[in-house]
Amino acid sequence: MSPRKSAAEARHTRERIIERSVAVASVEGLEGLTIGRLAADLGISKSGLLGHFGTKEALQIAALRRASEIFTRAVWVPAAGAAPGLARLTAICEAWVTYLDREREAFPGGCLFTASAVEFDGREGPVREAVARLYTVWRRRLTRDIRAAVEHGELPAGTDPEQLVFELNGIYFSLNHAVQLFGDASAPDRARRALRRVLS
Amino acid sequence: MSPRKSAAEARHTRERIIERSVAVASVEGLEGLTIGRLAADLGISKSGLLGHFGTKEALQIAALRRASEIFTRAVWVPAAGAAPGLARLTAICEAWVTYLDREREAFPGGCLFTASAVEFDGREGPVREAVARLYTVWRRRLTRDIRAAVEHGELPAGTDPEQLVFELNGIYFSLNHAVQLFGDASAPDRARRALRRVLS
DNA sequence: TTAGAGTCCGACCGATCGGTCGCTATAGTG
DNA sequence: CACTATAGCGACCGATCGGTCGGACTCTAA
Repeated sequence: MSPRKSAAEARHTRERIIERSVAVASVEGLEGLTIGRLAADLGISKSGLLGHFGTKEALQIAALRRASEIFTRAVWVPAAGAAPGLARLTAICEAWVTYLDREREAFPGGCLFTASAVEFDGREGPVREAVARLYTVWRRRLTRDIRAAVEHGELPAGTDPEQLVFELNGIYFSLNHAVQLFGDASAPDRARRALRRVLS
Repeated sequence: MSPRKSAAEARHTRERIIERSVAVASVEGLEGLTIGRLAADLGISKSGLLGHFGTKEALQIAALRRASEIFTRAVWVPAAGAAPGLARLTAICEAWVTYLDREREAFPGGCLFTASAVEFDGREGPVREAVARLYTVWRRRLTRDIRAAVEHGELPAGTDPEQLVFELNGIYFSLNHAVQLFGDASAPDRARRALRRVLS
């Protein structure tokens, strides 16, 4: 029936699976992914799908890693060229605010990080650890620029980087919440206002 | 085998089911509730359990309502006696910070509201609507005291209540995140520091 | 040209899912 | 005391879950 595929086509199949997994997981959660439905959506067999990953858990982690790449490409990369310190920090934050809108196609159900963090923060296992690792990397990136901004005198000398990261994260959780649960169109501006206060 | 129960005992059974559902859902999510496992945990039959609610969805909503009662009793009630305005607002916020610790028995997996909001913000249906309604009520309560505080001159005249609610919510999302995913013991103090800045 | 690796399918597995049904035994009501 | 309402059970339902297995096929490297 369906023709067998070359290695290049196989890679393409894998991409399709991950892409769809990210989209589904952003709505239903990583635990809400099911091999059967996913295979049916993509018009392939369950075993063909699972052959690419071996395990549902491996698929979840692959989806998580992909979400991380999307996030990085949308929020971190565009700002990476700016000068370390407050300039780059504000560039990151602005990209972060528009990120949800820009990646609506990849994340129809909202940011997969936020969702996964809440979904797995009460469990154990490799997925939870993967989520925690990704957040740690992200916090480190923010911390670095905050520290640079303090050294350059762009932020008050007494600034506690960890505290600032705590507050920044909160603003984005709240943004995600307002957008996803209430469709609040004024939320991005609220987030910007909150950012201005925190970064001054 | 097991004796049939009187109406009073039936009510007690219902309580046990809901109590356990809240605890499980705080870890596994409302969608992670399963009738079979729940029944086995409680030593009753699936049909006996489902007879109290009729539907898994009804059970989810019952658990959500119970979580709301717990939240209200822990955060709202203790502060209800304080003077409307900043006094009550700060009393609420302090209770809110200690709420997670105090209700660790009921919510072993963290605040069920935060979890449910993220879990259902990409879906449709009665559960999502119930979650949204609960958040709307909560925001209204906060907004009322913020407005009173502004009228009493306890907060700057230009304060936008909705903006302040946005930022308060963010602080608590971040608190929940830091506690649940990283077990960060300094998170409550970070939250208090952030609150002090926002409410001054 | 041929052997091996890799892709994918279809059939199948035991377990579990949410939910239904008929029934028994009791509690509460008149 | 008789009647009804109901709490709870056990058996069962079709659907779906994650996952396995053997084979058909194709591509690639030797």
